[in-house]
Amino acid sequence: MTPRKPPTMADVARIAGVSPMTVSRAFKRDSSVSEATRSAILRTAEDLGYVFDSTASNLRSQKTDFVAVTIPSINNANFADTVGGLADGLKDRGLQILLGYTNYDILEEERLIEQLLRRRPEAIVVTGGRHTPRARRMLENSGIPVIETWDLPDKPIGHVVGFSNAGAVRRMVDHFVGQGLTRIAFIGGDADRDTRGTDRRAGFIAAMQARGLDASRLIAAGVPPISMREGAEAMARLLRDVPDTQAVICVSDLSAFGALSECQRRGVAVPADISIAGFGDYEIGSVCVPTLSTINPFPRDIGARAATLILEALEGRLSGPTISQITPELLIRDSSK
Amino acid sequence: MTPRKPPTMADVARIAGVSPMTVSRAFKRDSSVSEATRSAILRTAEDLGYVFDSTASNLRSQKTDFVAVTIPSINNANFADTVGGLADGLKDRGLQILLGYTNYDILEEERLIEQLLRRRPEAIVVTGGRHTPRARRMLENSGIPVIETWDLPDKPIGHVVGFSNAGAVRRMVDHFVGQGLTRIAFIGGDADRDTRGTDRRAGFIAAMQARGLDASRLIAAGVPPISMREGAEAMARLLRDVPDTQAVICVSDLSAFGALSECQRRGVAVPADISIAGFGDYEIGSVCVPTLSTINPFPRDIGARAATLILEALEGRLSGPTISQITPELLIRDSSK
DNA sequence: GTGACCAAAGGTAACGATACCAAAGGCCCA
DNA sequence: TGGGCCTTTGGTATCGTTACCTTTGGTCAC
Repeated sequence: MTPRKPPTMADVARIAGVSPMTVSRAFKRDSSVSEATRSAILRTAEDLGYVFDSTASNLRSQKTDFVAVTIPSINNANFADTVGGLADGLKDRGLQILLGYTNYDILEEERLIEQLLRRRPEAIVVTGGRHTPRARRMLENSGIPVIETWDLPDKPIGHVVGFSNAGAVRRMVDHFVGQGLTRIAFIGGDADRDTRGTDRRAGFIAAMQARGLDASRLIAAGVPPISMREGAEAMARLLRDVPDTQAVICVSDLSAFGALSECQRRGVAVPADISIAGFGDYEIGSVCVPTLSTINPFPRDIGARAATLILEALEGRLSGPTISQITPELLIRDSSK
Repeated sequence: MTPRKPPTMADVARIAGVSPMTVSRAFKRDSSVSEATRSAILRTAEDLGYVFDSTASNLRSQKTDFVAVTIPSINNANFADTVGGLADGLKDRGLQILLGYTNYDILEEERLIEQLLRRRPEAIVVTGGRHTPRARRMLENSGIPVIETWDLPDKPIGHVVGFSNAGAVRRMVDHFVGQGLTRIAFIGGDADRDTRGTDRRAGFIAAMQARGLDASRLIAAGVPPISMREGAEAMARLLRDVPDTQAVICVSDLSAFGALSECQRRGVAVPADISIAGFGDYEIGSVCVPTLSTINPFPRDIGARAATLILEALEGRLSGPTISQITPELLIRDSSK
C-alpha cells in the first residue's frame, strides 16, 4: 500500500485539463459550467478518488454548513424527535447538524457551546433557557442565529421555539381536579439539574396551591435523566408513604410507565385505585396497558420550526427575535379515566 | 449594533503585545509558553470575545478532531448507547463526534459517508457491514481508520466491533426448545432494509431448520424501524393466523413489548399461554410486567471498544485490522419462564 | 570568558479551496 | 462589420491558523 497523499482540486484540474476554478464550480450546484465540462470533471474526480475538502472550503468561504445543536441527553426520544425534525428541515439546504449533549449540566453546556462555536456553525440551537453567564455571553456575541427550545426563557438570547412546561402541567392538574381527584402527587428528578423538570414541578406546586390543595406530595426519584426504573421506585415509595394518593403526575412518560408497572406488580389498579399521567407523549404511553394520559409538546415540530427560523434568519427574512410558541396537547387516555 | 467582524488571533496578539504564534501556542496544551504569558493572552482573548477558529486550524494542521459516525436511526436507545460509549471514550483526547443517520437505507448511507468524509474526520465508525460498492470504495480509500459495528461482516473494510446477530437468535431458539416449546414464531420488519433484523430472522430460520422445526411462522410487521405499535399489530395477526404458537421471538425489545401489550389487551397470559422474547435489552424489558427475556449485545461496550480501537489506530499502535467480538448475553426473564 | 544548551518567543510560508475580477468567444441585431 | 451582452473559463490573492525554522537571552560548566 502506497501512502501517497490524497488528490486535491489542482490534481483533478490538471488531469481534466481545466483550471482549478472550473473544478471548484463543477462541485457547486448552480454555477456556470457547461454540462459537458462538469460531467467530465466529476468523472475524473471519481476516477482519481478525489474527495472534496470542506475544511479548505469552509475557511475561504467563511461558511461551514453546520448548524450546532445541544441537547441534554442523546438517549431521549423527545429530543431525538426534535433533532430529527431539525435535520429534515435543514438537509435540503445542505446544512448538517453538529450535535453535542450536555448531560443535563449547564457547566458541561458551557464547555460544549464553546467547542461548537469554534467550528463556526451558521446557527446554534440549544435546549432550554438557562445557561451560565459565560455561555450566554458567547451565544450573544456569536454573531449567528441562536434558538432556544423546549422552554420559554424570561430573557431570550435570540429566537425561541418552546412552551411553558409549568403551564402544561397546570392543565393536567386541572384535568384531575375536574375528575374530583384532589390528593395528587408529583414524581420527578433532582430539581437542580433538569430545568424543564424543575419547571414542571413548579407548575404542579403552583397549580395545586392556586386551588388550595396540598402540594407536598413530591417524590424525588434521583438524578436526571430519570426513567422507568426511577419511576417504579418512586411509585413504591409513594404507595408506602402516602397511600391515600388518588393521582400522580410524572415528569415524563418513562417515569410514568415505571410507576404504572409498579402498580401492576403490586396489584394496584390503574386508574381505579390511582390515576397516572406522564409527559412527552412517548410511544410507550399509547401502547402500554392501560394507555397513559400525557401531554404532547410536539417535539418534532419544535425541531421543524427551529429549522424554518434558521433558514429565514440566514436569508435575512427575519426582522427581529421571534418567539414561536408551541401549544402542547393534553391527551387523556386510560390511565386517568 | 455594530456588525464589526470578529477578532482573530492577530488581533489578540496585537493587543496582548505578542506574536500570533505565541497566541496560537497559548491555545494549545503543552506548548512552550510561559505561564504568565499564557494567562495574559487568554485573558485578552476572553476580553475581546475572541473565539478560536477551528476551520483555519483544521486546514493548516490537517487535523479536524472529528470522528464520523453513522447510525441507522437517531431515535434508538441501542445506537444512542453505542454513540454515548464512543463519545465518552473519545472526549478525553478532544475528539468530537460528527453524527449522521441513514434511516436504514444504504443509498442514504452512501450519501452520508461522502458528506462526512468531506469534513476530513480522523476516523469513521459505521453501523453494519453492508454498504453500496461506492460507499465501500470511499471507505477503503479514505486513508483513515474505518470501524464497522453491530455486525460481523464477511469482508470487513477495516476494524470490526460486533457480534453475530444470527448466532444470538439461535441461542434464544435453543432456550425455547430446551423448555419444550417447538411452535415458535418470529416477528420482524421488512427484510431488505434493516440488515441486522434480516440476520436475526435468518438466524431464526436456520436454527429452526437445524432442529427439524417449522420455520414458517414469520410475521413481517412493516418498514423498519419497527417499534411497539408494529409489534402489537404483528402479535394480533399471529394470534389470529397461527393461534397454536407457543413462543415468539421479536426483532427487538420494542416490538416485543408491543406484542406483550397486545396479549395483555386480549387476556392472553404471558408466559402461560405464549412466551415472548425480545432483542437488545432496552430498559423497558426489565421494567414491564412480566419482564422480557432478551439478548443484551452490550451497545455501550461496542462504542467504548470502537473508541479504544480508534485511539490505538491513531497512535499507530495497531498492526492490522482488528476484529473485536462481543458476546451477547442471554437474559431469561419472566416472559419466557 | 566562552561555547553548549535550553526555554521562550518571532517570522514566513503554506494548508486547499473560493471571492473577485478579467477575458475570451459566441450570438444577436442594427 | 461592430458594439452590446451573455456564457463559460481563467488568474490571483486570500481566508486564519500552524509547521518549520530562526532568534534571543539566560544559565551553566570548564
